[in-house]
Amino acid sequence: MFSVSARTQYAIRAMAHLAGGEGHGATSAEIASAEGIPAKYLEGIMSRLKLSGLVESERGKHGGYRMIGEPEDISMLSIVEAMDGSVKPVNCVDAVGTCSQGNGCLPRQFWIGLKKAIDNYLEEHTLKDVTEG
Amino acid sequence: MFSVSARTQYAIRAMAHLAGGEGHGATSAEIASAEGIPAKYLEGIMSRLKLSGLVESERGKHGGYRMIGEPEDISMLSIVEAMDGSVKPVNCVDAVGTCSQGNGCLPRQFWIGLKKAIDNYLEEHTLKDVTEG
DNA sequence: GTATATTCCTACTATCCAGATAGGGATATG
DNA sequence: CATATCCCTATCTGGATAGTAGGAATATAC
Ligand code: FES
Ligand code: FES
Repeated sequence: MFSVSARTQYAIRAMAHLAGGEGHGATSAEIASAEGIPAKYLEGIMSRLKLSGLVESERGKHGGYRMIGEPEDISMLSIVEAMDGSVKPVNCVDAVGTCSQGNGCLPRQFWIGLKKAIDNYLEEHTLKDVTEG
Repeated sequence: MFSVSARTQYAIRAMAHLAGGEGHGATSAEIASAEGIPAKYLEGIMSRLKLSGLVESERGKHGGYRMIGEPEDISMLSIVEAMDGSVKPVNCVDAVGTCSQGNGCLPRQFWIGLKKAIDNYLEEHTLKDVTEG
């Protein structure tokens, strides 16, 4: 239950690899090889990381990816959301009025609370926590 | 991300229905009809709830299901686990030694922390919270 | 003891999606 | 021009989830 996608786990490893490399940079192929991630699959992951503003890229020879900012400033939540979107236990957490009970719907309050508990934990922890402790 | 299965949501509605009924009891067909849950699908759900010790059952005429205990004593975690097993963000949370880093593996510590955050929230909340507030 | 209402069991189908692959286009270097 | 890289789109596949089908076991009622 509540298992994390392989994509997210790959993304964390990729970011950790960037954090460890000099200048916080590396090519997609390098990361794939070093971390044992399917190269073509990783390309899509790096693309998402870029869309979310976690890395920047340069094409052509001597191109590659570089982390934006420092590991201690990159929350795990930002990585998770970059891969699979925001935490949403049930659809109605951000769609008020879908059920008859309106805003006072107790199950909805319960799920929103769960979302917050998860979001808080992920927001409190950064890339640094999973690389250096 | 981290979406809850329809099965779990059905199970909560079913338990809430039992909690509301007199003697905390009802038949599967009653619940299905009242809550708008596919009848045959619900049968499997009730079976799981029974296996987990959350309800008891009686067959034959005048049979049905009855909640064991009171709503305030039934944690949401117990319902979630009855449906989809224990919270396990990644496989290695309960399988130490799968990765090279052994027990000090930082990502593992991170995921275990997430599991605990989720478990705590779900354990703290009971069926009563989603029915009466 | 037959009809009926229920839980219980096994198997099947359909649909979706994560994971992965394939092929090539765009762009920068040299 | 040759090469290395990021980038885009399409496709395949396995497994899981949601739901269906049919009936066996069991308890009650008349
Ligand atoms: S708003 Fe989702 S159950 Fe009421
Ligand atoms: S034990 Fe899971 S990543 Fe190390």
